[in-house]
Amino acid sequence: MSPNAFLGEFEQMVLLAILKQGDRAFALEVRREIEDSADRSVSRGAFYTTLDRLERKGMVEWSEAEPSGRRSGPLRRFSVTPVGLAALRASRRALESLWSGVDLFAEERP
Amino acid sequence: MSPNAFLGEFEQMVLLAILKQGDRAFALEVRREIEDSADRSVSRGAFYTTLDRLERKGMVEWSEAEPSGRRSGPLRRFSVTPVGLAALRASRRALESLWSGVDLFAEERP
DNA sequence: CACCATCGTCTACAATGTAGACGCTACAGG
DNA sequence: CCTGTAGCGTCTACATTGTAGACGATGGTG
Repeated sequence: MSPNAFLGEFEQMVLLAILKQGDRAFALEVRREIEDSADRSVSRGAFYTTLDRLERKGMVEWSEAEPSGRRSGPLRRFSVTPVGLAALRASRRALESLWSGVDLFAEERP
Repeated sequence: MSPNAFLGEFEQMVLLAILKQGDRAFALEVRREIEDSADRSVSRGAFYTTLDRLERKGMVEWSEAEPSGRRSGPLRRFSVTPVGLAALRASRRALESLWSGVDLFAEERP
């Protein structure tokens, strides 16, 4: 709604993972990136649902890529839009501002 | 459910804000910290609901503090538990790993 | 041709985010 | 004393986001 609507954590991860893949990423690559970084599994449902919602908000877009000899049907390549980039920056700024001054590892004494 | 359940973004902010306030924080201070850092308003409802859920997950705890001459009734002081600290660290690690290598400001050309 | 694998869609439900109405206690003014 | 005002926390209700798994389509393989 508002221009600075916040991103959910998983939305952030998806956006970031696309960016890391070079901004013309294949689904499998993106999914893998998230799983590696966050060390957890990402179901297809969770992944595509989030992508759809991000698209409806104008933060990602995609294009079909002909499989050209590959297996299966339509392959997509995903990109983050300027709107998505802006949202990412806003989220990061907010969290970083809170993180600054907090030394999480200093508290590590049970 | 799983030991490394992820925190929502707002939950993260609340936890971090308590920590920043010195781990024995008053509600008003915490709320203010978030509003300042994230540059948005935080309603009482949103705030306390999140605190309750965090408590149910064992990530924050609180104690009453006598107002001793102050106004109003029971005042609470909030602290983040070791469980909360661990969750914070996990979230941070995941996001940071995704952020690394992505230069958000380099993409800033419309 | 039957069968398997991969990619994306859809449905459904759980968890989180958020607002605002309520109720209580204390203090200020009349 | 009674009433108004204000701060703190509770509760209800609903919107948004997170997540899984069933389903369907397409192309390759034996």
